[in-house]
Amino acid sequence: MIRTRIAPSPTGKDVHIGSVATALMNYAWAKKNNGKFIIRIEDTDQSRLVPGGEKKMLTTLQELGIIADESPLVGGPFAPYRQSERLDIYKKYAKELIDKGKAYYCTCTSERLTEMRAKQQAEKKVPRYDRFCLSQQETVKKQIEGGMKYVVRLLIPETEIVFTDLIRGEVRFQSSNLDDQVLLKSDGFPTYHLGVVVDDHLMEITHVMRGEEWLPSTPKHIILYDAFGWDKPFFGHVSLLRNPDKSKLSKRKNPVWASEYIEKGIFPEALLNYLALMGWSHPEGKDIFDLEEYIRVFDIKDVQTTAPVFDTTKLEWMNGEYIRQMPIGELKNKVINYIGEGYDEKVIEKTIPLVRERMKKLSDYLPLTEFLFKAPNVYEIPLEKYKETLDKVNAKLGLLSEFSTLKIGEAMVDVAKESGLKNSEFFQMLRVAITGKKISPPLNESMEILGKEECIKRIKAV
RNA sequence: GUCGCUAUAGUCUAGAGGCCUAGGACAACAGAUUCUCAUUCUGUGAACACGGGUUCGAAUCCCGUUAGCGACACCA
Repeated sequence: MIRTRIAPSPTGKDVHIGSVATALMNYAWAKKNNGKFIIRIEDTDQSRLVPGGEKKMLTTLQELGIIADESPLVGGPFAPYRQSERLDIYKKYAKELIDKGKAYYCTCTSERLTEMRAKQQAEKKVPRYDRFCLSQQETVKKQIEGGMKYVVRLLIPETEIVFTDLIRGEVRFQSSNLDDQVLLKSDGFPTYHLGVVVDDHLMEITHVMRGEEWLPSTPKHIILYDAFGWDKPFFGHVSLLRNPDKSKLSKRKNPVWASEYIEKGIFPEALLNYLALMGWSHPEGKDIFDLEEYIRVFDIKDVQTTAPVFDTTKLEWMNGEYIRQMPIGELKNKVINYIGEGYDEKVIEKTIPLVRERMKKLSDYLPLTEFLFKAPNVYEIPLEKYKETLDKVNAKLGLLSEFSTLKIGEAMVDVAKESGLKNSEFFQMLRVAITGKKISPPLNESMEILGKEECIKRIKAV
């Protein structure tokens, strides 16, 4: 059975948009193959933990519709799914490696390591652990028995590592470029490298699809799998999302937390749809499609290797498409949900058809319709010189027995004619009198929604 | 610096040797519709990083250069 996973670290306040992209791909690949999608929390760096980050990231993923079959939230056959709760497991496997001669203890202080690296750098060498402790393991073991802090290091063998990346094809590394990686830290926590390999193996992960930043550590992982004598999963490395200036997507230049997009009124479906198109394209060239369709047509082999720029303009366009395709009732509910209490639901219902082709995201609703809930107190153009015409407007409005879009329209065209103003000037003036703004949803419809009395009142107030 | 990944318009991409005088989408611009804006429709400009090979033929294969990105921690 195919089992995929994402293994995020709760070191931010929410799930990173790039993690959502890889999560989506992993999720789709599992679902497509009737497999399982797992979320495992890699919280092994105690110093970088952000309080509440894990919970937020888990709930956001759920809101987006990426539902894990196994996770810290729902549990599963390989629980626990949080690395901080699996410490004994890593210790056991680290010990196994030592016994096999594939790893060794190291008691070097950080001072010595820093000094060593500085020296190596001064000599223009690649900084790498000098295996000082390897040469005297017996002494080191005695130090440890005496209570000295220690780490466990992987003994990198002299070899060439070749593997076939699902997305990039064959990749080669010389192990001589690799450092004797720390596997178990002195605080008893594993490093990422030990943690992923042990857990991916134990949790029977078949496809490891993760960000490109992990490509250079994959050889270390392969060495670890071989040291344990375990079967390796397939590896696939997806390109990192970029800022418009091509640098790695960062919160300084873009919102990076998934919930920030939801808070702006981007739909989860639209966000996923857009993310799916980063580094992949629909076989029929479609731009708009839902999760179900994505799962159906997605294939790892179609994933592209170039790193895409995350373009919020196109995301917003896409969200606008979702808004325009959505049934009125559904959009109404989403708007109500988004803007919260304090607005007349009947008015909202009437405005939806007026504004939905003007909205790109839910946060556009209120600025567009504010005037329906509150009379304007500033006018974008001065209206003094139109007082007389406006009186005529009011007189005419007062005569209308049926206050409908159609009747209002007819009446206003009449007044425009009588006033001698050009239609464009007349309607702009009237628009500003009613809404305060030069740009607004259709005027006659808006006036109908406001009602006769309110319109007359607003015109008088000018 | 070392190792690795990548390279089609401003952006996302199609393209797996002849179907490419390079296709689609967003954005831009122009026009039509319209009392504004938006929607919708029509149209325009815009790209194979560079240099060498291989081949009858290269955006597509190979090599090099350049550029961008990533990794070189007791962070993930």
